[in-house]
Amino acid sequence: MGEKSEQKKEHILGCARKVFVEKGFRSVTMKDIVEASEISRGGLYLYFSNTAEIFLEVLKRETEADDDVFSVSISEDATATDILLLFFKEQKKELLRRRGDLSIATYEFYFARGREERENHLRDQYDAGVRILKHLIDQGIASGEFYEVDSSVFAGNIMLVIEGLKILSRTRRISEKLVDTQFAHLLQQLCMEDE
Amino acid sequence: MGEKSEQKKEHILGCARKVFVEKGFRSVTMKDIVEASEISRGGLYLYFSNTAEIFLEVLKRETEADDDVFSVSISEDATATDILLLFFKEQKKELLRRRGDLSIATYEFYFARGREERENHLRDQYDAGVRILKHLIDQGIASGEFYEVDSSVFAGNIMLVIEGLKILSRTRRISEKLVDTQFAHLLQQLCMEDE
Amino acid sequence: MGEKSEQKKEHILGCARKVFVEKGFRSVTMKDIVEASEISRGGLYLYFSNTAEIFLEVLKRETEADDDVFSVSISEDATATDILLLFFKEQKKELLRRRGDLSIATYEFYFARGREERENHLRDQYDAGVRILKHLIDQGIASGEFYEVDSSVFAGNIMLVIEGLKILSRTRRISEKLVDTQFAHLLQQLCMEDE
Amino acid sequence: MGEKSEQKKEHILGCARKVFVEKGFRSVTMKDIVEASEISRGGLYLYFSNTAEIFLEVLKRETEADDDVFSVSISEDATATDILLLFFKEQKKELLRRRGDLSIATYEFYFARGREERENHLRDQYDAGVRILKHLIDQGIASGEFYEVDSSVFAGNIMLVIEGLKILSRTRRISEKLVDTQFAHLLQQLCMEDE
DNA sequence: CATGAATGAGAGTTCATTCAT
DNA sequence: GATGAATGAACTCTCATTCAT
Repeated sequence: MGEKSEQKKEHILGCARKVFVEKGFRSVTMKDIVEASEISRGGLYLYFSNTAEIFLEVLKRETEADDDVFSVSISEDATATDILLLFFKEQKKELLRRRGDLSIATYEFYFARGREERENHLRDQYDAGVRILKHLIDQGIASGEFYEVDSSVFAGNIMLVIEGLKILSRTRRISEKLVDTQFAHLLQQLCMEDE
Repeated sequence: MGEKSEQKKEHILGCARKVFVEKGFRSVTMKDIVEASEISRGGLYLYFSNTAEIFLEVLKRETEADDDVFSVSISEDATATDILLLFFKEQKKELLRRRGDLSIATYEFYFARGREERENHLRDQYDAGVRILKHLIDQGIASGEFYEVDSSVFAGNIMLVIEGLKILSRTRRISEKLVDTQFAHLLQQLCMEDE
Repeated sequence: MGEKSEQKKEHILGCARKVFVEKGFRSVTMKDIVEASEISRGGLYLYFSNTAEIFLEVLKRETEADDDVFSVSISEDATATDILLLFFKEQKKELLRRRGDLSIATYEFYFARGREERENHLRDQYDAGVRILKHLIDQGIASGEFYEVDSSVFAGNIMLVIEGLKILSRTRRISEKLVDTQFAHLLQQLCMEDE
Repeated sequence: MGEKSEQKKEHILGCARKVFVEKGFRSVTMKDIVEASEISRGGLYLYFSNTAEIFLEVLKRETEADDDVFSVSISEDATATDILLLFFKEQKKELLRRRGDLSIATYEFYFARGREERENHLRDQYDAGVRILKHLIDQGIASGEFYEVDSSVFAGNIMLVIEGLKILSRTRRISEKLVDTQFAHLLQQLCMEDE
């Protein structure tokens, strides 16, 4: 039962995710999710009692998956510069993607809830990004690849630029060139020898 | 008549603004605005036919007011550095403000509409910011205050950081220190002699 | 004033007629007529207090105009057959006309009111038609053109067929051929020598 | 479930029919039907989404029932004249009925819709009447009961007279005598020996 | 556990009608 | 007389949520 239950829950979350990607958070109704998951109206309420609850679950799974992205496919002997370039490349791909992404829904969700919320994946994600970048920059400095910047501040700066680009990209069209230029700008301030 | 009509319209927009500040865009109903402006149900429809129309009008007035902010209270003999500092100070005030601001509503509005929208105040505001900053940086370089950076890229960079801070601040609490540190970081890259 | 007042009333009725032709009776609102006649909302109420009142006035003027149609352009020495043919020709034109006619509005009006109504233009028009046709048939019989039918019944029969065709034509498309065939059928029963 | 659902649907249609008989089509609101069927506001929308949809469904059931009328209670050895008389008797009953009939609603419905509508029960009913009458007249001619008229035209003629009487009866009061006289007139033209 | 019919609250919108100017 | 802004009633339609089966 617990087995089957769990399976059904996952099914609902999978379908709900599609709906959130499509419509953001605010305009999604329980009805939308019922229809998308082809489950009964009452059935859905057995597992979740509102869209916020569902969204948080979706987001949780999302974040778990995301963590991999960061660490994946980095060869043993990669330099800090290599990793940073890879990171920017990933980010660029994300930024230019037209669809299939939960960012708008996530923003809408946290706009709707207060800022005070204890659980805040948006914050967690940002903080995690800063932490990892700081570590990377420290490595780069240690290896002599990067200038001796304040790694904490610089990491924050990078994440803010990415955050800015993200909101821009969700709010209007942005050019690939803009992303390239800004990332190059960041690299230049950091790397002793730019690519 | 037109006089009085115009007055009433302004009254509605004023009340609607409060509602948008309070509740964002998506969850605001015509009824909310009717109640806030103490007007009759049908009365509102005499002036506006949906919340989007009202919001755009509110935003228009906002932007008009905003333009002043940039140009106001700059003394004749202010240096580029002075102006930049003033600009950061203004932005900081905005960023740390807890209430009374339309940014969440604006984001929600442009999330709800497509990215393709011709009229896009969010974009216009960003573009205007870049333009003005670029001009300022060029001046600073000419006067020898600033390093010879690519003014266009740097202006974009500043706006993106601000944009990033803005979304952070609307999405969780941010510390005054974060803003200070980041602005200092930007200044340091630009100004030959930091304060 | 009375002069000017009368003029304004006529103006309203003219505009209202167009609206009734366009939209029938039921769906016409005071607002429609206000807009069509470019008069003020309150102004309209000075002259009429609802659409039924307006429609009756429109209809009255219509009927007055219609009476002419019957008597118009009949030369002195026209035979009963000539006149009947002319009558059918007129009716055919009316029946096949696509637009510009009040019949639907009139039906809707009398559907909406009870059947008991004292004033009933639809009835008056039908009765007038019967009366005139009866007189014509009597003439035709007297002149030896027509068979000796019961003129009253036959006149009624003709008007009913026309009435039937009218409702058909307003309710679906009808072919010219149907009208021709039926009119020919009527003539054949009446005239000793068909055309 | 489907069972019960179907039952409820029938219940709604039954109540709706009463409303349409009472008020015609145009002035009937969803609310009227909600109240008549003592169902919840939202409940009605579970089954139908507007009055037109409901009306068409009512009409469909009506037409199905009507078909019987034509064919019912005709004994094996009935002559064409017998059947025609029976037909006229049925029609007369319909025409003189004061209440309980959908004709006004039906007219209003097809006035409101365009003439171009593919589905058109009014047309179908008329066409069916013509077809059946033509067949009957052919039989009568074959058996020597009727004159050798053009059965197609004559059938059309009968239906038009009935149509004319119908619209008259819905639009004002009509006398039983009028119906009798007109039907007698039709019979006289057709039957070699009138009753 | 699961279903989906049923409910009712509430948003949107349109108009007839009034009334101060 | 004339205007048109303002009101509020009435209707349409959609959903979250419940509950009998």
